[in-house]
Amino acid sequence: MTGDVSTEAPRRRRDAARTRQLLLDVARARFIRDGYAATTVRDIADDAGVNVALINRYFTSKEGLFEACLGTAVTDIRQNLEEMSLDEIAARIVRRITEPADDAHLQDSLLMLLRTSGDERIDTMRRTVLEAVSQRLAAAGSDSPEGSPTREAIIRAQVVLATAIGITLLRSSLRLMPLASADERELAGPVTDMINALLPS
Amino acid sequence: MTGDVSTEAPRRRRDAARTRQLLLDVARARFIRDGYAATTVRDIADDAGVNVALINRYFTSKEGLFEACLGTAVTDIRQNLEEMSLDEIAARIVRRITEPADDAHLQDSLLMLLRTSGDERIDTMRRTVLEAVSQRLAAAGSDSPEGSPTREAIIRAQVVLATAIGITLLRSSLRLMPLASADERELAGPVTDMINALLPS
DNA sequence: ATTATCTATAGATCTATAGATAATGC
DNA sequence: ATTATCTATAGATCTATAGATAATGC
Repeated sequence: MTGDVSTEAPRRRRDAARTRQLLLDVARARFIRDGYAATTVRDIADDAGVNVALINRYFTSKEGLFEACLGTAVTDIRQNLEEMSLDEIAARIVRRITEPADDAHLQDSLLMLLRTSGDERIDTMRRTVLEAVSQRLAAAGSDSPEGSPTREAIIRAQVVLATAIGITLLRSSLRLMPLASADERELAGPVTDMINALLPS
Repeated sequence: MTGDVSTEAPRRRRDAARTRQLLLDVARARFIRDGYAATTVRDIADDAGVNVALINRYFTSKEGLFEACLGTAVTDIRQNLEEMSLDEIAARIVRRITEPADDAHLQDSLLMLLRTSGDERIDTMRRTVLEAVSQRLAAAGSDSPEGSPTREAIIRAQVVLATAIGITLLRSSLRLMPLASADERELAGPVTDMINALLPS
């Protein structure tokens, strides 16, 4: 009966930064799963095990919290994009799409990007990121190394992006079988076939 | 100054069936655009130009209305599927995906299928339809005419479905350029390439 | 007379905030 | 003393329903 045997909450030390981050994490998960309108700030606070008022303290409003979540998603996607060696984009996409749901950070970011709070500015933000991603994708598949890709190349890249988003959606959100249960080995074939058909490397 | 010059609402004759259908139509549009939680019954009633109470009268509850909308979406998709001559599935998909946003009934139905009200039963409903669609799609691409398709064939069919959903999402909901502005002629190439790569016909 | 439509309102949330409490660091 | 966290509550919706009104069909 000494010390930490209890299954109760760890009762952490007071730490504003930590609590802020915790709110971000659980909010992100809620927004992804239930959408903006359907999740209440109380849901989020309860998930984090703190009082609702802290959301307004740290993020001003529910929408401020949403923007913060979207911000980390955008950063995530941008980073993944920068890290990509252009040659192995296809392989990366497969790996990212199929990586186990646990640490599926990029999937989450993609799904987060599909969520809307009804705010105009956020729509623009979302579009900007997706356009940047497809530009980059198109440039990777293009023959002209630095010249801006053709309209057709960008459209093809966006079809690839659409597939990535569609697969992620059907797997994680809708859990459509057998797609949702397919592992990396099973998905590699179809997805590389698709990418090869669309992006002339 | 005679007769119908006014720009006011036409002030239709009382007609329960017509009003019911009108509510279904505007609700469907709202649910697709804003999602279930974000649209209020008052929004819908205002769109239809009738009183809120009629929603409960004709559909019992907001969720009843949502289910009715989803029902028509499912019927739509099923019908489109039955009508399909197996040979021209690819061509049909292209045509359906790219058809102008105005009478884009199938697109709407696909998007409607992605919406959730948080109800468990509806999730099942959704999954059932999507599984039926991909079964059919897989059977169409399969060599064995009537034998049940292999797991791999179904996964490939679901990747095709994912692309259709992803493209529809990026075009109509997010309006991602230039994909959103691409016409049938521009999309035919990429999409048929993709389908040919995935469904061995 | 029937019934499509509307009025009025109850009851349940939900977000946001002002101010109280209590844990931390000096 | 500072500030992370909570209490209490205002004010704004939102869904649902009971019952009133008024347009239609016989």
